[in-house]
Amino acid sequence: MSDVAREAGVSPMTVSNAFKRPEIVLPETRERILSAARRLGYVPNGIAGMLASGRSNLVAVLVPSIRNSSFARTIQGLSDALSEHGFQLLLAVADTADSEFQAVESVLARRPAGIVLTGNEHHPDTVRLLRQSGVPLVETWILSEPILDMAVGFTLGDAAGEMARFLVSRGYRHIGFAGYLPAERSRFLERQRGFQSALRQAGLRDDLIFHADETVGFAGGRLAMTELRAREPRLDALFCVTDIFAVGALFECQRRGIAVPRDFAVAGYGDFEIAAEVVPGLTTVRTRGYEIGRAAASLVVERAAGRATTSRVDVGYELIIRGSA
Amino acid sequence: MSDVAREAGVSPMTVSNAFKRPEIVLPETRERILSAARRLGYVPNGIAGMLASGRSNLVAVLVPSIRNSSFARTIQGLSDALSEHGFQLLLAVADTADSEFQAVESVLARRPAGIVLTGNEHHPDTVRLLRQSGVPLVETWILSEPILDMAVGFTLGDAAGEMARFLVSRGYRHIGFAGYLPAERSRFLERQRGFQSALRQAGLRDDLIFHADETVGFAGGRLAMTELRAREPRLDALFCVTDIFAVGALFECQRRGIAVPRDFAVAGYGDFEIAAEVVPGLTTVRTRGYEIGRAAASLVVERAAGRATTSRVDVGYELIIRGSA
DNA sequence: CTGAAAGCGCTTACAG
DNA sequence: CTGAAAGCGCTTACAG
Repeated sequence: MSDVAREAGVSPMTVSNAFKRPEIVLPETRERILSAARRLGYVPNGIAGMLASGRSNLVAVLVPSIRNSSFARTIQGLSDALSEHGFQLLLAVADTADSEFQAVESVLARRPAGIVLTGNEHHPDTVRLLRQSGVPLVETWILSEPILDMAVGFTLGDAAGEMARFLVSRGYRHIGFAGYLPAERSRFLERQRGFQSALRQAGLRDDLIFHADETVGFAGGRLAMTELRAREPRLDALFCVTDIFAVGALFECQRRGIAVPRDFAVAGYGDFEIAAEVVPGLTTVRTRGYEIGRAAASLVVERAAGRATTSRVDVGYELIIRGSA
Repeated sequence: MSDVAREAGVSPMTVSNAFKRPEIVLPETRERILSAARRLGYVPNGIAGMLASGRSNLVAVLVPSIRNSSFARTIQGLSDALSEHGFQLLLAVADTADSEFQAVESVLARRPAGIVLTGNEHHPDTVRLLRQSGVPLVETWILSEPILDMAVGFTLGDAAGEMARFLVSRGYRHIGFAGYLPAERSRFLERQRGFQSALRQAGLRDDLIFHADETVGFAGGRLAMTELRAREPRLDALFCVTDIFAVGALFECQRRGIAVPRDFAVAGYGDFEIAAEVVPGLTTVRTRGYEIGRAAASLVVERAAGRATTSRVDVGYELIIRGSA
């Protein structure tokens, strides 16, 4: 910067002003500075700027996985919204309590303007670290307490309950559920509870539950069908916690020659791109991962700008009825 | 840090040493410092550290899209390898020349230890900026010149040619190609050229080419089938530049009642998870996106450590033969 | 509208 | 093994 100042014949702080507050610098001075900067190939050192100003234009996002379409959408939404506001995105993939703690620790060293987390279950040590940092926090994909600071999501259980009622309305009576492990995680459990209570209200069996590890993909649907049909031969529908399981279940029906939706219904969660393309089309809960990302970005940006904001955003969901149920 | 120093009764620089070079500090002094730090909830300010040391543990990655499984794998590989070395990942999604330039500019302000790019085609302005920054650069998913600095990938054309020869060997004679737009982009063109030259060598028609926008998903396969079958009713195979198109083509066959692989073959590129699950299983080129990410991370980390490294890494590919061809 | 001075929180030689 | 001093490249009040 001092090189630019010398080249333009002004002081360093006028150079700084020409970049940060152009309106307070005479147009001709500004022009001289900008052209000097261009000539020298000057790229401002943001590190120094942040240290001096105490402001940061970095937002960190912690996701359990990036391969999951839902989180990929959230990241895309964050990335789009943040770049519109001149913020950058620090990505940390952390799938265990330990790695989450480590990620938070190293992220905090960068003094980000905000941290976007997935879910509301974090190790007490992580929570302590997060809290005392004073950094704005957004938890995503969940809207139930405890919420650390701000949250963007929707009511997971409502969506699952609505889908269960829909399946019942279509005449299915032995409905299974394929969920994720660890089943106690609230992000997963809420869906299961919503499903079960809807079935109970309909006077139906609510214990046809199967759990697969989050690392399992399409195979989850196949495994669920095998196990649940063994437990209940009359099984006539399967609601999956993710479209991936659901599509896997559809493939399995195809292999076994089970007619969908006549003899068996499959419903998913997510409305990933494949849901509209698979044959038959997948009935599913459309979630708004992209909007979650954008909303989370907004909350952080608003907070960084010192503006008061809401701290809860419900992006909603939608039942999408296709051919599979 | 000065608080910690006071609390532990030492100077700030001993605190710094206790963290960065623990071996030169007396064990008992170190212990006193660490416990003081813990007591005060001290989190080192990495920003200040970077400014003072001129070293950065940040690596930026620029991808055209995060929804694409290939890039998601690369990012996962980068993330895993970088966190093992204490580096962090700055993610920028840029799908146009303009946004790439902007992303590079803002990334450079952070003085990263390296920048990982996708492909080898960048706007001249971007190249200039990149070059004069002196930051280590890794281009991924490509191994052909011009390469700015380092590259990790495999020979795209070889893989496509090999698949074309395989289809020919199975007896298919009117083989179409479904590629991405803009077709001139070398990352796309190399595959097409490899495919075409293999067909020509087999004495077959090489002009059954269809292009779809990169934003098109499964629909790409459907569109390719419709258009190419209109142009050549005897079309009996389709090689797709991505498994997504290929699976879309399989779904389309299912809808139209075309028997795969008896009457029609479909081959993909990527070996995404769905390739093994769809019915019939998809014959495809397995690429190593995760390894590309890990290798790119290694190159940057080695360079940051001042160690000499190779500047080209070929991670290879593999033909995976399943039921679709 | 422009500038001299202090300071952000570390690290880096260099002494002791 | 420990510390006083200078400096990384900016920004922030505060003068002029």
